[in-house]
Amino acid sequence: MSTAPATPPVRLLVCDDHAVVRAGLLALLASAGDIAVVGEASDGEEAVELAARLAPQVVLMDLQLGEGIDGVEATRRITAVPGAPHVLVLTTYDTDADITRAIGAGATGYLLKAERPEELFAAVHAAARGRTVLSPPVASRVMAQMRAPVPQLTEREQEILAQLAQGLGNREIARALFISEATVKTHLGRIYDKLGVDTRAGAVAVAKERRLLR
Amino acid sequence: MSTAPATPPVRLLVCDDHAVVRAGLLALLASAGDIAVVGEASDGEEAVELAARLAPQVVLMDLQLGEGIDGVEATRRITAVPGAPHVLVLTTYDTDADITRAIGAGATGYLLKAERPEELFAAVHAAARGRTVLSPPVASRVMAQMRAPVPQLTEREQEILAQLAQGLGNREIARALFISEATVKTHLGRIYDKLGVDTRAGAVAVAKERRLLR
DNA sequence: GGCCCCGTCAACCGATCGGCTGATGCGCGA
DNA sequence: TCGCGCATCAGCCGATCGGTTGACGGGGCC
Repeated sequence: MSTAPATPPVRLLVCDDHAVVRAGLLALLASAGDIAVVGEASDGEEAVELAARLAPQVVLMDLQLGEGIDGVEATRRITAVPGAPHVLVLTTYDTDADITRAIGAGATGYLLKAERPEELFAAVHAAARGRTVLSPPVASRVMAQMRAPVPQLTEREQEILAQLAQGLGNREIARALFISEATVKTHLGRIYDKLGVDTRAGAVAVAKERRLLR
Repeated sequence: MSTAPATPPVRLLVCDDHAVVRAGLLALLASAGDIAVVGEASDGEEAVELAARLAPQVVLMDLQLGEGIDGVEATRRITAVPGAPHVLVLTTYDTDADITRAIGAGATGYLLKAERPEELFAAVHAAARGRTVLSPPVASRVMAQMRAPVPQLTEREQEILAQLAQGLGNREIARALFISEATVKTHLGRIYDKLGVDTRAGAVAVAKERRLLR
């Protein structure tokens, strides 16, 4: 229709483990015109490899990737190298744990799949310029996080919680982690405090809900 | 390119709560040519309403729909009326509970988002002719189900389990459901048997894992 | 050096859970 | 009508859990 665009299209790499969703994203992004999908990955390892080889400006990354490394780990590896592309997370969950982990791993933006497609287009361009983009619900959570830091579980507490979620008793947890039963109970008490529960079943429920495991 | 097609395109209604995914599906399905998306819904109620009003041949339905009724309930309502469209479930999970519930609600097919896009196209056409389509993993589970029926929780047991997942104690569960503590313990024992666990935390973990709640 | 967080452990106690046996009533289908 | 599955309840017991208090050592930070 018009003359050649003033700016070349954004070079984009798409990573999502669901083929249908991936194909949908490609078809959708193609309609944007000023975005060029230069590659697609179906798992974390492939994304890391292609990010290095194709040198896109932006990587659109899902956090849940089935087998292999997850999106957070992939993001960490991609952004580790100098001159790395910006990673724009596109996922369904706006959990505190996911958000903080993704940002901690070096993500430039965090968008929800519930967002309008136009927002996605805008976010890709913003990410290409290194700008941070957050979906409104995500932004809210980040702000809330700053005001009142969510009590975060320590590494050890997460390990205890993981065992707990297997349905193990205190004695079994103690044996599994090579500590005494007393220590397990101490940790559990602190976990109850942080999660705002007072039973092990409740702790497992909250953990699964907030996606604190794995 | 060629002459008019021998068969008119399949009239399709798409239901998914994530706008980006929905837009992606629309863009993807548009490329199929012989599929005409006549409407899109972002929640269950809207899907039921549009299914009745637009009279599509096939409804492409996600099971997880955020607020309001879920995909199973929407499927049940859509297929309840005579001359109803066929419902083709398109979701990410291949859990036994989800599959059986969806089929029980009247779904014609059950496809995974991990499937290749061509399979999706083929499945839509198959569904339009009333044929049953199942993703390979789903088909396997259905067959396994037939051979060795998974111990299914009774309605009451699910209620008990739901309370358990809130972290409630036996006494509280008893009060919440207006039964005696002894009854709660009896139910719990049977739940442990069916789920293959022997602790309440383990039961909650399995329940969340197999998506037996809500 | 002092402080604080983290992880470790001990001992105690009451409350709760898990497992068991056995029993009743109800509805449904053979 | 008989049998079966489901839901309900009782009582008992040992094992376990949850809460508490107190304590010790290491590592990071000022």
